[in-house]
Amino acid sequence: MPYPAKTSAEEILAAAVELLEREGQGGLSLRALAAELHLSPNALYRYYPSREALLAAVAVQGAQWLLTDLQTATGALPQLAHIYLKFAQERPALYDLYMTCDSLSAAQRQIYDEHWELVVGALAPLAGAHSREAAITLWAYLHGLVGLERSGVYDVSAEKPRNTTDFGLGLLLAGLRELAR
Amino acid sequence: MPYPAKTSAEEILAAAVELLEREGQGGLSLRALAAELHLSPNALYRYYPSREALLAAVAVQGAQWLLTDLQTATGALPQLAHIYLKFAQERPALYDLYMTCDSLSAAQRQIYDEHWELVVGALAPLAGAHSREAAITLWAYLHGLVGLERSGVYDVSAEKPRNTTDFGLGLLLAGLRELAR
DNA sequence: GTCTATAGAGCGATAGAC
DNA sequence: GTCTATCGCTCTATAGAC
Repeated sequence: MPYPAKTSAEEILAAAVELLEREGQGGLSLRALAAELHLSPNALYRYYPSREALLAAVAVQGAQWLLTDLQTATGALPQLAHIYLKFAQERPALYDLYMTCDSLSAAQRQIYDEHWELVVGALAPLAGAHSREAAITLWAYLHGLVGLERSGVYDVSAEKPRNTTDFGLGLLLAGLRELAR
Repeated sequence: MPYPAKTSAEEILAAAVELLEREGQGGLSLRALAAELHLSPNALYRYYPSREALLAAVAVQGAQWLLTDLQTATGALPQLAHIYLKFAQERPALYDLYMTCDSLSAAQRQIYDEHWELVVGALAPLAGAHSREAAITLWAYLHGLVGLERSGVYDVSAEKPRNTTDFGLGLLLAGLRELAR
């Protein structure tokens, strides 16, 4: 019965994403993934040479989705910010993997750069020559909000989360306006 | 030979901190820690009922050190920020554990609160009624910088890291000034 | 291309002797 | 209070049959 392929790289990747999001960072083991697909653990090695390679593929998939989401923004900064936060909130494990995966190939890093350029581009009209620094500030603020929320410091589902988020965004925008004067 | 104690809760805690910082989050296993102290693995159970309890103790130790560091600040915001970033940079695993440990007892949460009050207090003169939101913004910005730096997005050891860090801080302060007007 | 079987290593935690 | 021994579980990765 062996000849016909029972799976594919794409199917494995999709199942890996699903498992990662359901079980969290540590739950994505090759054994669990194989069980999910009704395969023996080592069948996966035909498609991905190692667990690390699979993780990298998952991270890139996540980064692509986030990039796609961000590209739907009209360019208004608050909208960009909310799309970013929404992604991190709804797909925490995928977001984490994207932000912490350090075994990406050079080709895979490209999405990272596109992401970066999008943020810098959105800030260019507001920050001019300082758009690089402003982009780091904005990105750090958003990334930090995600982390704080997970630590329980900042409860997004409490009182007026959006207002609190927007407050910080307002501070940054006000700061940029003053800088431009 | 057994009667005299060969170790103590304090010694174990100190060794755990040392091991955590040297080997990183995953390197702090009870076995490795026991080997470090020339003890059998299960000797540790006399002092800490579980690995989780030990981790919580380490997290609290880290939080206390950070709080002590922050309390040396005169109140100037940039100084507070740099002390915070310095701690996160020099003791990354300890900082991580503090920010992500979720098995703290109620008593242990107190340090968390003190930390929070210190940040809010430092911002009160600048943000007035909005010091809560401003504190979240500042904390998120700083926490995010730490994360971005680790992702390799923002290389602190490159060109003018301090300037970049201070740029964002400047934006926040400028925003607060405008808010006060 | 998938399988069974296994190597080789890690871990937290427990039982019971001394 | 510490020890040896061990349970029971996790994992990645490889070897070789079919």
